[in-house]
Amino acid sequence: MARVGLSTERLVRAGAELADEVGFEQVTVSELARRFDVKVASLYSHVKNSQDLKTRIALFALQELADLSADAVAGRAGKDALTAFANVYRDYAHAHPGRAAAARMRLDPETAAASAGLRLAQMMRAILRGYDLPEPDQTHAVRLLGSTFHGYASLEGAGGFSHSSPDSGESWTRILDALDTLLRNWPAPDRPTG
Amino acid sequence: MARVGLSTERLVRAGAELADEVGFEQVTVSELARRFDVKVASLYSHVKNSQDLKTRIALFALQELADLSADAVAGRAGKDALTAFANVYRDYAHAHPGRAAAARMRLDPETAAASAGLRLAQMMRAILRGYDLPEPDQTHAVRLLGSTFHGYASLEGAGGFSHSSPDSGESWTRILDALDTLLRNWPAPDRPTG
DNA sequence: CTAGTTTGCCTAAATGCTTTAGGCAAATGC
DNA sequence: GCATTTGCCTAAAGCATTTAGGCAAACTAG
Repeated sequence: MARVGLSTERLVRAGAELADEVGFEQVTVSELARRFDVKVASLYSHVKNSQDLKTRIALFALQELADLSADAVAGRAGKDALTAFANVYRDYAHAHPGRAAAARMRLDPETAAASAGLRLAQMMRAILRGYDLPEPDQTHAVRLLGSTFHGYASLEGAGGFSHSSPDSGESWTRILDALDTLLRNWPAPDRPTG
Repeated sequence: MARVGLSTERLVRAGAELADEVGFEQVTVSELARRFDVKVASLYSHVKNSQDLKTRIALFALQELADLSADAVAGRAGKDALTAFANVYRDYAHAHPGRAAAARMRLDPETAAASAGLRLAQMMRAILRGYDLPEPDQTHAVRLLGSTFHGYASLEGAGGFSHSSPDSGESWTRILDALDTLLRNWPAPDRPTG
């Protein structure tokens, strides 16, 4: 029978597109097989199982994100860098909602450690160097930014901000302003307002 | 045959516990039936389908969260209220990871509008009144806080902060400090650093 | 260019979750 | 007590996952 030319690479790319169309949760080995007009079992030579497929899509998305971010941040510093980095994240989530959801998928620690997620974290730290935060505050700030970007993309993707004003894009801009302000005025450990 | 005494209520509660044990994604009508030692089809008199079950668990979790939050915030204002509110959210996510994941589930707009999620949003606005932000900044701030809490709980639940120092709890405290500071110094729309 | 080997996609089959249709027995109400 | 409602059942179909084993197409020599 005619060979279609499957490969792990092609499956992952097609899986990423499928995720963008139908949602990451709905990505299924069966649907992917259908799109290649191939029997389901044939995919199992290229991916271990459904979980493996999804993990690979996640890693693929993280790599795309890291590449785009590296480009965007290059030659920028301070708020400029922060904004560029954050916008890559949000723009990617708009253009590729399924991949963005994949990038937020839970990975087991070793997989995560070997992923491009690490590069993203390092870029965030590089950006924060422009704000001159001592450790451990830098780590706290990394976690704040990660949580906020992650959460915003997630809520926006779920339609949380869609039917209300002001426009979500405006909130995004103002939130980035606010985070920049915050980083430039990072407070010392709590002392009740005196 | 002996009747077990199923009801939508009991199914939802058991579903919530199941979610905490095995993860919200892994909640399945079949597993729930097994736990009640009942045939799968029997559950379909009480919930419409699998999606319906999950939605009900989400609504249940949102209600628990809103009730706990209302208690925690009562009689507090300013940073005190903010901290109490945020801690309810995080503590709940620790005690009930599956329900917390359920609470983050995407709901269709009408369902969401009828959910206790609305009460949570209103509480957040009430807390923000203590910071005296004019609209639309209050809305931006609501979105920032929502994103950050949501994102932090999500990342922490996924183990994102578990094998690194400083302790996640410390970051949480410092992030709340930071957000309080930010709300008290909310920046006007961008004017490049002069 | 043919023979051997690898590899890609296939059929077949088991398992498990979802969902609907229709039945019988237990609980409820008069 | 009897009728009705209701709760849980059996049965069955549909679809996703996954493994085992087979055949033919595509590489690799000699």
